[in-house]
Amino acid sequence: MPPPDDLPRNAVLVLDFLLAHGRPASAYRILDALRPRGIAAPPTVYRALDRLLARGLVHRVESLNAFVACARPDHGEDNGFAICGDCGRVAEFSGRAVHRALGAIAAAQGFELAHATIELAGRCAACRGGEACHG
Amino acid sequence: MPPPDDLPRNAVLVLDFLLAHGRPASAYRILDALRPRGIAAPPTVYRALDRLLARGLVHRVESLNAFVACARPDHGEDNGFAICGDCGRVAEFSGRAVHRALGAIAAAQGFELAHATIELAGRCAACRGGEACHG
DNA sequence: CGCCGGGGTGTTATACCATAACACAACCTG
DNA sequence: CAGGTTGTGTTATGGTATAACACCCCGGCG
Repeated sequence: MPPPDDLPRNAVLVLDFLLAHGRPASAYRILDALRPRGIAAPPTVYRALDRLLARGLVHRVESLNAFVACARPDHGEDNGFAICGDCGRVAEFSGRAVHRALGAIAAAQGFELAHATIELAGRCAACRGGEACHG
Repeated sequence: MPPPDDLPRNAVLVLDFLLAHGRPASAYRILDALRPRGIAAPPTVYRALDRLLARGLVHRVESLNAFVACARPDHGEDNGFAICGDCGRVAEFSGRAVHRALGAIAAAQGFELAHATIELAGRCAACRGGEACHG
């Protein structure tokens, strides 16, 4: 397991941006945001993202082709995301019950499970309740 | 609910290809395969896929950016996929237990669940057991 | 018939997502 | 210093998806 904190400069820039952003961003969105900070081309962003993904500090949201800072202190793997179609925010959950069920399904088929992607689309509580949410 | 069978020509071509293919294919892979049958440009393929997705005859595999013919006679929604990294085949499962768990998680957060994406990566039983599988 | 409308299609162009390949600098180590 | 490793910059390219517009066919209807 890698040490928690000796990230290269670019990885820090990307992570800080994603944390401040508070929701998923595409690699090119990140690139645009960090151009003023000296990042000029896609590979730079993808390399930083690769590091962060490897440490579990960032997750990829497959259904958006986007990336989001990990929101869970324990940095568990195979977490799930509830993605609000209104405000674009995602809530990350660990869903052990889900993984138990998935493990059973996989085992029943003789499938060797390496990684699970779980993404829920819908509307978050804030967007269901009021209006002020697109901030 | 739309009637089961009055698909336009191109949708039939795409669906037949996916059924024969037996595993996920990207839109451009489909395009290449159907060029001899008169399909020449991406929008034609995507339009056909849109129809098929709307009827549940085809599913999108988010983690592969690819499409696969529905393998379940009941055409249930929110099915899950077990994707073999070796042979590229996917097994589709309904996973009601998983959906019950997901529904509970969503409800606990006040999240209005519209659609669930569940994709498992790993190795299928055939690829774990023997060698002959990449056919 | 002439007109219109809608669905399906074809075509071009473009936007967005991701990586290959190569060059360079900084650093550590023997 | 030579050689390796790591991070970086840069150019070019490949893969995924859609916008915008033109066309045809066919059916309804005055």
